[in-house]
Amino acid sequence: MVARYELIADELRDEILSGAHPVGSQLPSEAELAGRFRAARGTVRQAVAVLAAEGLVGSRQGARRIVLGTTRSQSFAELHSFAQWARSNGYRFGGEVIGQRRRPASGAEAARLGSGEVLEVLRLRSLEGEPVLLERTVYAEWVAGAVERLPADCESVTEALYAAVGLVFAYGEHLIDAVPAGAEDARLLGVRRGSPLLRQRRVTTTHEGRPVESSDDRYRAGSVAFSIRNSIGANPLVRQAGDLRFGL
Amino acid sequence: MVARYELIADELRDEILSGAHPVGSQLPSEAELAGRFRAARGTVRQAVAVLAAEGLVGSRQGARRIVLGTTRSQSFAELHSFAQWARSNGYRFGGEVIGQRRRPASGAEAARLGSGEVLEVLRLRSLEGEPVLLERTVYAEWVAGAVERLPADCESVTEALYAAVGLVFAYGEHLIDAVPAGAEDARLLGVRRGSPLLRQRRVTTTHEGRPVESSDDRYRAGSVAFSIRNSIGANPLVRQAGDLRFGL
DNA sequence: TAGGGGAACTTGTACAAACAAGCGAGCACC
DNA sequence: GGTGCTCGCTTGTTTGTACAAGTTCCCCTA
Repeated sequence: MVARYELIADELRDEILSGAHPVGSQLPSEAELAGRFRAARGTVRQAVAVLAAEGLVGSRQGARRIVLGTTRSQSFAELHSFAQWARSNGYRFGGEVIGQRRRPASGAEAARLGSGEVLEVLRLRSLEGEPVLLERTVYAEWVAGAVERLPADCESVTEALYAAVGLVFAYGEHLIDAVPAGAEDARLLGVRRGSPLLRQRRVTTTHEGRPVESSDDRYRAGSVAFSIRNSIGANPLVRQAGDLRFGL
Repeated sequence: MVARYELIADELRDEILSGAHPVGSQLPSEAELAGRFRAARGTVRQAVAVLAAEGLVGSRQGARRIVLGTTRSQSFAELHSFAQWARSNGYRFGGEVIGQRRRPASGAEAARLGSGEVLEVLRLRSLEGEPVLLERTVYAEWVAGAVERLPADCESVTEALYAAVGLVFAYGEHLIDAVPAGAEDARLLGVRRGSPLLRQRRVTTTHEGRPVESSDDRYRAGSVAFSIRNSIGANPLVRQAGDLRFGL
């Protein structure tokens, strides 16, 4: 059962992406939309709130909503899963496990994952045939077994874990910065030591807030960028000084 | 006039940050909160939606909301304005204009800013006495005059432009990646050529969707990181392949 | 012609009510 | 003892109404 406001949001989004509402133009008023879709104004408001969250439209009290852009911010899955992102954008991609081992958790890891022993996995991912991403992921003990049973060339770990044990990655915290490539980074990604890498460190949890994994992902410079669209009053991205929280 | 749901959100946020609702615990149900605050359930829902957008709590149908963390994602202003971010985090900071000049817009700039002539400004920003950020900003013609009238050591361009001409930066699109330092970057930031920099390119517009500026900001590695907390179904950050859109 | 006032329009906030859908605990049955 | 089911609780969706607050634009006046 899909919600009504989702359907309305889908239709309006299609209209924006197709150019029926060009960038900079005004959207119809809530009252007009309510009439057109035969829905209550509250339902229409929920629909346009979806579009606002995607960065497609902006609004301010008293004035009609305006179209801000046509590039849609996409799903959590695409930020979380390299495979889902690459696939939904039509890229050729691959990946393989370079190494994995169980070991005792460090103090910081134990605090982040709530787990005494962890499974550390090193994965190399490629895009359009080029190696672009090196993932150093640490899994909590309670998922380690399921991860170990995955094939080494598993395309999407996220999807495989969902299929195998019903595990859903629901929340994530991400820290993005730039670091020089170390010796191992350089060798596996095919760049010079010290060259720039885009680093994304993250901790992911289940619906219940239970930590699943902590990861240090490094992208070759020029291969991938993160994009965000924000507006006054609502945005989730923040600067942070230095290397405070993850304490690596 | 502050909205009721904002007040409720503030109170709940304080309770979370103070530890009254520890990470991983359940929030009271909407019905309980509605009773406690003598508000309708819809109003309470708006309040917790604020907290969810800040990444503090998560929710799923049928189960009580849970507390996810205590670090709050903050305002648009803090992402947009280095000064406002630094100040609200209690850092010492400074900045000065290294150079500025008017010139014809390039094709890409004309498309982004809708302006034939532009004002290019090079600013160096420091944090805790260290140079950390080099801003190369291109302003649309219609704000160029106001920007030129600002003092060279202006602390916050955003605030100064609001005070001077009532200009409000309302929407922004940001692209984040890593690049090697060029000769000028290296000299001004005090790092070696080719060392990693965290780059944030952005285009900012007014409430009406009118482009104001386009900027290429480069942070010294290790000085600043971007942080995001997201959840399934709602997040605005996206990966992008290569250097497609900004075409620099 | 320039400016002020105001009316109409539009989005934001708040309340109330009802039903749908998912979760979790406890109970009965095998 | 374990399995499955039901029931109550909780969040999600939708409608309707009313008023508040900000914007836009026209008209009237000086």
